[in-house]
Amino acid sequence: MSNQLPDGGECCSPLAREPLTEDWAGDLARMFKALGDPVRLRLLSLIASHAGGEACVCDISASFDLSQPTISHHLKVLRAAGLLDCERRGTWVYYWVIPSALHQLSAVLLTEGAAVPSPTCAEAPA
Amino acid sequence: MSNQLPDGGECCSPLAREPLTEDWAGDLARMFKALGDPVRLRLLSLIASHAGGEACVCDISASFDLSQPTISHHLKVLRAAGLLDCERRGTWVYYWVIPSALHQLSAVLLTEGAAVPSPTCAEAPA
DNA sequence: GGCTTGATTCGACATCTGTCAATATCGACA
DNA sequence: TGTCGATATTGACAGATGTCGAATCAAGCC
Repeated sequence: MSNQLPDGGECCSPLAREPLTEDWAGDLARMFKALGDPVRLRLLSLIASHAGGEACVCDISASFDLSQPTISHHLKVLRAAGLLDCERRGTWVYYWVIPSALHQLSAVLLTEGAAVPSPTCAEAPA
Repeated sequence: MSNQLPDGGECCSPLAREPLTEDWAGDLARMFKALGDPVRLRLLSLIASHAGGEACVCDISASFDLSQPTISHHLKVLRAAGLLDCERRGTWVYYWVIPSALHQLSAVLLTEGAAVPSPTCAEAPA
């Protein structure tokens, strides 16, 4: 599980700058795949938007029509992908997102090279 | 295929601002799932980084150890997800990325709410 | 210690996915 | 028109994935 960036300075090189290496593509794909499920996306969003940036399983599982083992499974997938972390506090287990991981994925998708016009969702460049 | 943003002003609301709706999560998940394969990520990257921002299948398929139908399948998945578009020009078919789609995904992942410490993917392992 | 509640793990199952070989389609060009 | 090269589609199949119920583990409480 090497969520680490490729050694050296090419941190967060966007997709469009140069072809991804196989290793780097594998790491990224593992993270994107974790995001490739509506339940997991909603889980991530619920946790990220929860007060304090963290939430316990009991808080979030109520928002889904799924069994608790299923929620637990999805949380595990997100955690294995390096997108979440968790900690047990007494009876409850709290989860929070790892911002640097999301940030890394976000940066990869910025296709600066590819003449992004400024279309529908023009996140005004900060 | 509604890759469109939800109607109204909530364009590109990041994950952390508020919980994703089911519909919105479904749309996003479809796109992220398409990115959740190393082959497809490399395809996308090869195309995006190719001269002119577009490439024909014959250009890119040589970079893979996969059969031609498999490459074609992955390209179809990326296209169905709204990440690529293509056009036939004589004998060859050219593909290019749709920057606004990548941009949209990138924006969603920006967890402004979640106290991202220091941008550049600094691993900053706590 | 024995319950109760919250969460994970296990085992099973149907479905989805990635891959290939074979075949079909589309354009160019003799 | 027929053939050829470039892509796409089809059909099949092994392996991965999402889901559940049952069992298990962890911590607090009687």
